[in-house]
Amino acid sequence: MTKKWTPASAADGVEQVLKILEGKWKLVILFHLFGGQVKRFSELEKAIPAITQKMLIQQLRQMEADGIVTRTIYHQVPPKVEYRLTDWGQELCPALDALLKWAENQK
Amino acid sequence: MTKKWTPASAADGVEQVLKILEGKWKLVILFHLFGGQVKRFSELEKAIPAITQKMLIQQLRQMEADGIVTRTIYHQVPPKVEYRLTDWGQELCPALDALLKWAENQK
DNA sequence: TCAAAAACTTACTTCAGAGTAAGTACCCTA
DNA sequence: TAGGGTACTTACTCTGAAGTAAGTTTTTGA
Repeated sequence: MTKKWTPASAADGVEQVLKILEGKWKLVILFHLFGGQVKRFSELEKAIPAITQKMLIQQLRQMEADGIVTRTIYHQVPPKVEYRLTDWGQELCPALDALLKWAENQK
Repeated sequence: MTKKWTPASAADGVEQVLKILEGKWKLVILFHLFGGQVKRFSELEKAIPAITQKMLIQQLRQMEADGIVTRTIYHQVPPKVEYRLTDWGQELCPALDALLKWAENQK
């Protein structure tokens, strides 16, 4: 059974999703974690050289709050924190693929 | 044959798409035009009461520049301008549906 | 005892996108 | 000749996301 959408409610629904993806760095982070990859804070820093620590944390925290990323803290001598996608976060992959395919289809 | 994506290039590709959808009103306009609907400027104004004329034009012009909307001008006594989606614009619909379905799937 | 590594936090500035409000061009009708 | 409808422009202000740069905590090993 599919929901009934009005133009306004559909737009609103998509906008909720876009809010999760917005933010200059979320997509890059996302694609670094797709496929079940697990990364530490410092690994993400290295993988995305242009990002500042403030931005990296800010985006990760928002993604965590949105339920697409989980944080695992290891109480160690030099601290260690790992980030990975939630199951729901992983499922974003095909939806984003659909957007990429649409873009390739431009005439 | 599918393109090979790096985290950076995939993120960039999706970002190009998001740029097309961003802008506070583009989605609402989009959903008002999905399904082959044709609307005049004043009809869109009425359909989206909160939008200002400036914003409506601004967004429509950007969507036109992005190739998802076409403008048809009728040189009439009181001017008449119609907006409709391009074929490519229509094809966005299933991709946005994928996002909506993903959102519904939240646990 | 002092530096070093990792994961943050805090304070400040900058700028583009959005909002507000008003004005313009065109031609017809009364 | 004055007003009205349609589709725009223009000039200004405001706000929030992003950038810069520096500081904080914790414990170990030299």
